[in-house]
Amino acid sequence: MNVTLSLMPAKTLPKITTISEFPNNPKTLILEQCKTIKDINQIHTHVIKTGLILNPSAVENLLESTALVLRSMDYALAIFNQVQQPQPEAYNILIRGFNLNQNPEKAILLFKQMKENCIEPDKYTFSCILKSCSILHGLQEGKQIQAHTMKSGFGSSGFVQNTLIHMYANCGKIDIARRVFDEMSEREVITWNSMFAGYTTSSCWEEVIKLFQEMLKSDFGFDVVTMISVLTACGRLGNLELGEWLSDYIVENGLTGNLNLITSLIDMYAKCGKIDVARSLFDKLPRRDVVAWSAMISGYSQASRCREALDLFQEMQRENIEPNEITMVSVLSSCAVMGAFEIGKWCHFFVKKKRIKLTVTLGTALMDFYAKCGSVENSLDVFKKMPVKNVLSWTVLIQGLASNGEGRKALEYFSQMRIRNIEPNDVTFIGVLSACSHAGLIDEGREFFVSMNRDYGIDPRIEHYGCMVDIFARGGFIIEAYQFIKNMPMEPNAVIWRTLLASCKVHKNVEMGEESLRQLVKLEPAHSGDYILLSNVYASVGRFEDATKIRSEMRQKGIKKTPGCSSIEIEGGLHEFFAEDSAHPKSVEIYDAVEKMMKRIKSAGYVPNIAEARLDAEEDEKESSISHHSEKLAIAFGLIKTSPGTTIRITKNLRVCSDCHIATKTISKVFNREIVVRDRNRFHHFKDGCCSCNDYW
DNA sequence: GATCGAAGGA
Repeated sequence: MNVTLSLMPAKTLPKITTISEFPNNPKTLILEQCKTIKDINQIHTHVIKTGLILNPSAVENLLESTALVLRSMDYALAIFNQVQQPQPEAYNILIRGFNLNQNPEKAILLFKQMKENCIEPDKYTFSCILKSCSILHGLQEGKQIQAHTMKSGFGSSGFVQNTLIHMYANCGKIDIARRVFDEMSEREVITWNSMFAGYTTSSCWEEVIKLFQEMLKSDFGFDVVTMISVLTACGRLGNLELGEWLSDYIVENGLTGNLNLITSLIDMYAKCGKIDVARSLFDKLPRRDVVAWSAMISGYSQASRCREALDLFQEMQRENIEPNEITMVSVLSSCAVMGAFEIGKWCHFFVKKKRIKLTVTLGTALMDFYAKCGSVENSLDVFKKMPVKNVLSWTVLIQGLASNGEGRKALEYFSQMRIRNIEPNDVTFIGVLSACSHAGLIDEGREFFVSMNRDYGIDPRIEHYGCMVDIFARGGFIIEAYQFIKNMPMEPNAVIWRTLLASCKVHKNVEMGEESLRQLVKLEPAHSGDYILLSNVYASVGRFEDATKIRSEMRQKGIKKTPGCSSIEIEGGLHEFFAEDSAHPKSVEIYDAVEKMMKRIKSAGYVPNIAEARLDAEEDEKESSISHHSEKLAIAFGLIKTSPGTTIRITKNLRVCSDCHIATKTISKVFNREIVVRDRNRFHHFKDGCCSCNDYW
């Protein structure tokens, strides 16, 4: 047979001149040259015309190109259906193709069809079909296949057992996976790697390390895949020692050219707190894919170096690397922490524009971002649009509603969550309890606290006790809160006492305030905020002398206020200010803008009640001469007391609104709509007072 | 042909 391939376009298949070459080296030729269905179609026509359709190897190569390279399962099935007696190899290719195309159900159907047609599966078939079960999380199906492998005599095949480990681990049965591993008489590196992968999917990081040590002891050589698994575990556990050992191994063995390996190394260093080492590795990479960028960005984000995370994201875009949903999760999480509302909104727009898949994780990150920036409506909107939601999404929603002053609505969603059979976890209850606290629902709070253990088997942690103290104290039941602390099964920490102390100011309870500070001094003697809080308790009942005394006591003890860092976002630009920092290029501009705004607000006939704020401001000016403008502005507004980590967001609308005839509306509405103040991780909305912290202005 | 990398909430 010596037929010229006249149907082949010369540019796609330049090397093929005669069909006689085709069966000899079909794989490389077809796999490498076929770029489109049209190419396949041409070869397919020839295979039929020339009778090669009867040649199993030619058909298999054609199927491989169609199902595995071009991933066109419809076309692959069409070819397959023309074959009169398909061999197991042909079935295997189709099964693999269905797995690759995330269609394991069809793979299983094909396997059944194979049995009906009395075609005996081989070890590869079992391996492929176990993978289908693994993707489907079909434990029962997997077990049936395992029984089948035993009967067919393939039970001891390495291929089968490796996938079996993977299948059991993916179905959450890590113990059975380990049993398969332990019972294997001969292990290969892949076997060990399958077990590492199993532990990785189950987040059993310690087990990865233990198994790796076993591997080293048994003098078994490891490979790049092993190192990637172990490095991931080192990152999760903060095991820098082993991580560095592997790092040295990689350098000594000249493996630094492997991008995947170095990406794991970057991730490990970042998670172990060596973010700058991670960065220098990242900078040295000759080529960076989206995973490498994402690893570095998430490294900064998790190290709370959010500014650098956002800067790197910008750089990534300049390099024209397309971010994926995972990149966006880290970027949005950084925006949430920084309160970078405009940047985060842009990210949301970007996600929609690029049709980046709204996964549960991405959706939840978006929700969290909106909630933390005070835009709970947008957070809810994202939640409603999410195709898949999990306990984390519901928790973020409840938490977001609660911290934005919508406690009752948060509890309604908690009921919804229960109706839909989503099992709440310990963190969900923190949201639920803080919702009760914000809504002033003391009895409900008490009931939820009991219920979390009684009905859900969740032991309350110190954070849950803290929420209860907050519920009692905020509701004005200071004594009950104190009794509750005294009856706690664990030692109260500073946060608990601080919660009580903060409420003492609102409810003007000097005695409990003093007791709280006594306890606080034992736990954290140098925490400046606690002294300020007690001083405010005194001031709240008019004992200004005592207030001053506390502050001078603080000075005598040499306790300094933490330098404040604030940020202002104006039209998408984020400006950070530290105490004593007057050098920010935008500071004068911002100050001027807000001055003007103040004038307009005043000329609209509104005089803010800033007496208390002014008192504090003068105190602070004397004590630590805080000079950064953002905090001054906040003080001027009477919105907040100076405290580190404050974000004041001045949106574009605020300026517009002072110009756009909104002056007829009450100024509190303008404030409510336009100004949101974030103090650390708590959001403050100002209606008549702040619904988060009971502060009135 | 079986194994591997980055990810959200308090």
